[in-house]
Amino acid sequence: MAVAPGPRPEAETPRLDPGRRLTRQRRLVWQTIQEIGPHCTAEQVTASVKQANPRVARSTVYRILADLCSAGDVVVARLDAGGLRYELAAAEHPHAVCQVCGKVIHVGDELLETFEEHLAATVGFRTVRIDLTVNGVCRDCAAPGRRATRRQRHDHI
Amino acid sequence: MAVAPGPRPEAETPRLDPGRRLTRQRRLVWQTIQEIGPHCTAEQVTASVKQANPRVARSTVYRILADLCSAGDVVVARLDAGGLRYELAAAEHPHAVCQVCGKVIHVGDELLETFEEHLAATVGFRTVRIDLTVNGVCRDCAAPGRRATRRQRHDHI
DNA sequence: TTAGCTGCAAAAGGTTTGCAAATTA
DNA sequence: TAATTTGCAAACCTTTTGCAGCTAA
Repeated sequence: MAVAPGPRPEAETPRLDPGRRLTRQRRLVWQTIQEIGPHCTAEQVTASVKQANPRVARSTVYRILADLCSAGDVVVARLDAGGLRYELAAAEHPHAVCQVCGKVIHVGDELLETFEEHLAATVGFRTVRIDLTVNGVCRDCAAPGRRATRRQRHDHI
Repeated sequence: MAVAPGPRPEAETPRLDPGRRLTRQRRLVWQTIQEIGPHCTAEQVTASVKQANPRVARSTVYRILADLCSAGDVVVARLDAGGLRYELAAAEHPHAVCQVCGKVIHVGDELLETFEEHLAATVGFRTVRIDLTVNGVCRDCAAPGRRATRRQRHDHI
């Protein structure tokens, strides 16, 4: 398995693995991910792409997302039990997910480097990417008098 | 949504939410999770349970796992694109997943508290549980001359 | 006795795949 | 032109649900 190179700044066109072609659909998916922003689902991407061109198939979007990931331009996160979340590798960051309303908050990643160093030193593990999700309750939902507005499918987490 | 109480040391029988019954199946699933050890899939649990009693249904195992989670005895992790992983809350810890061979390594959680404090102070987020997965390459697979032996379904992660 | 649990079978939801036709380099 | 990509539809896999019969308290 090829371990993808590190993130790079946002670009006009996606990076391509050798022999790969830059098609209309690929360009469209790439733009869409930049527009929607971080932690979007495949479903969201597909919907936006179909607005621009209804003939693009869902499976095509999935295939392109997989390619973008393997090229290292996009990364996947598993925030909740719904679909996988995609984001530009350049925009990657830890997430905090509210268990009550489902809101996703971005959090800093200052502490992660320490973790990597620790792992390399103790078990010789080479870190490629750290996936950190904080589950809890956001300020709004913790406020007195507030009620839940959305429950997640796997609310037993 | 009920936010479950914190973990407790390994016990003979699972904790039950009020009004819940301790059935043969529940006891069996509970024992099985302790035997298999951390980050087991629902499928693994079901297979082991069926060895002891082939009549136990898959759906029953899922329902019991959900109950154990809601009681706070078991927690879920999303390590890879296969099924969810379950483990005793008492055994919870961050994971490092090797992208080449799929092996899971346990890592310490010394750094996580700092993260919680930071989040509470900056955005008022109350942390219930931190889900930390490190993706990378383990010492064995990084060794020169080694080849991949297993690819994950979503190997583009 | 009776609310809660189980087994079965079928549905749901997200993702992947096979294949012929279209398209890019 | 030749190899890659696409669109479509169907398959897949994990998890959930409906319901009638069973069972722990």
